[in-house]
Amino acid sequence: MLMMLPEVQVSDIARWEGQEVTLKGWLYHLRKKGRLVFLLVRDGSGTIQAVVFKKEVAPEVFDLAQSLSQESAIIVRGIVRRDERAPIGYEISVQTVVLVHAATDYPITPKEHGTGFLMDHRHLWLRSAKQQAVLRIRSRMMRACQAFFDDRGFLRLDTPILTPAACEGTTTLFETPYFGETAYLSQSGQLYNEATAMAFGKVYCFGPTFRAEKSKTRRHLTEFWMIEPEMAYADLDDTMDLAEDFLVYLAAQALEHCQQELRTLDRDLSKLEAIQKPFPRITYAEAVELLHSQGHDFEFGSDFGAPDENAISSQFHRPVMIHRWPADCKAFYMKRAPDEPNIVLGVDVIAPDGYGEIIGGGQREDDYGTLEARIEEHKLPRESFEWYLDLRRYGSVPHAGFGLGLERLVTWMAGIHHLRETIPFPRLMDRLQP
RNA sequence: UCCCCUGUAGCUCAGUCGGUAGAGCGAGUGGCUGUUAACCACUGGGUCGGCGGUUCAAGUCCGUCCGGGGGAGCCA
Repeated sequence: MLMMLPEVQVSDIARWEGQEVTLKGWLYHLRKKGRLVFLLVRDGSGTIQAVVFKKEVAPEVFDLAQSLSQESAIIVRGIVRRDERAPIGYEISVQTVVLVHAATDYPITPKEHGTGFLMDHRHLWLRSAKQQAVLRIRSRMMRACQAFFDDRGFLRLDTPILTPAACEGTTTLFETPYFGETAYLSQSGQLYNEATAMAFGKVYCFGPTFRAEKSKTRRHLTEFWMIEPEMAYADLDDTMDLAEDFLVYLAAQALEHCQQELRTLDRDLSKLEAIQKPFPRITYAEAVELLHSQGHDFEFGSDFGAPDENAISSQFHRPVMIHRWPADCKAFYMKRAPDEPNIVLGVDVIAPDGYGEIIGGGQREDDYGTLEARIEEHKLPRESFEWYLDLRRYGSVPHAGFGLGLERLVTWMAGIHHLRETIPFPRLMDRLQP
């Protein structure tokens, strides 16, 4: 008989007001009050309080309800009732409870826990309200990322994860044996994107990226997701325009679709509402001047560290675009400025409030001879880049693009402190488990 | 790789001057008809990270190894 009732989800419980329903889920929390038991039931779509009155149910049902342990799998049958006191506005008046599986000694209690403990129990931590909110935002942002580019005529063409050589030479790569050769896990899809862009015009890839750098900060994962658009017949300004539209769109999507989640996380919505065009665009030289004018000690020509980035971004309430960088601090494929040979047409987008670099990109070198010289300068294995040089042999055009780090985006949108919570199973320098 | 902090009950922590360990929460039992991290009472729960050293005596002091957290550099 139980199965004859409509099976409902907490997320659309309002539709079922006054009706008798079945809800399948897990016990998030339980509070007893004599002849009354409150079951907080989590079904993956949300959490609702189910109320069990002793006089309204069979004695064995009340005994069961009273003795349920945290995270036990249960099926609840009852009537959906509107209630002012409920956080989501509705409750279920329970008629029957079925125990599917009894959990014993669930390690994550409603009290405080340290990060190390929670990370060791990441597979269970995912069930907590805050983690659910963050990961729902992640899912929405992934969807929005794809929609944005799909709607603008970009073709999603994913690039390989197993690659024969370093894309950017400088960064450390993960190695893996490959039938007698060595393969490397991709640190960027960009070089391959340039090939598909020359074939399809506007493309993007979206997938995991690997960096074997020993970075131990709240902004680094060894495995993270990156979305990288690339456009043929485009320059630095086109890329900055695109990045700007993109971030404005993403913030709007978060505000439109993640209200509940952002509220769970106590996110200051005005911070997201402030992400509007135009973003300030300053050159590297202007950024250095800004640092100097604030009394910061900074040597022209080096890259900005986290404190420098924060000092710059704190001057603006919107993401700030820093463009035209010294060639020495950027990758070999960056296009040189026609007027200044030591400057490259790259751009970094720094998010406000210390969330740091969220986008990096720019225009690519499209001249065969110049690129060839750069490959030599950087002591890169020429053979591995022959195919890349081919793109400059056959119909080379100005082209540009960028990469956005998904986890950094979600950290920023959700307003949380550490990006390890924005991916279901984070891979960090010192953590491979679970 | 470097710098700082830390390791005591299932969890979060306290533990003074070196004298064999405590609290809150969780768990168990009982009570309570509106709780929101409920509350009240009782009960059980410890290789004080490992190894070595100093000492009559080490959670406490010293050495070393291991684990955890935070930060830097580099990057998205």
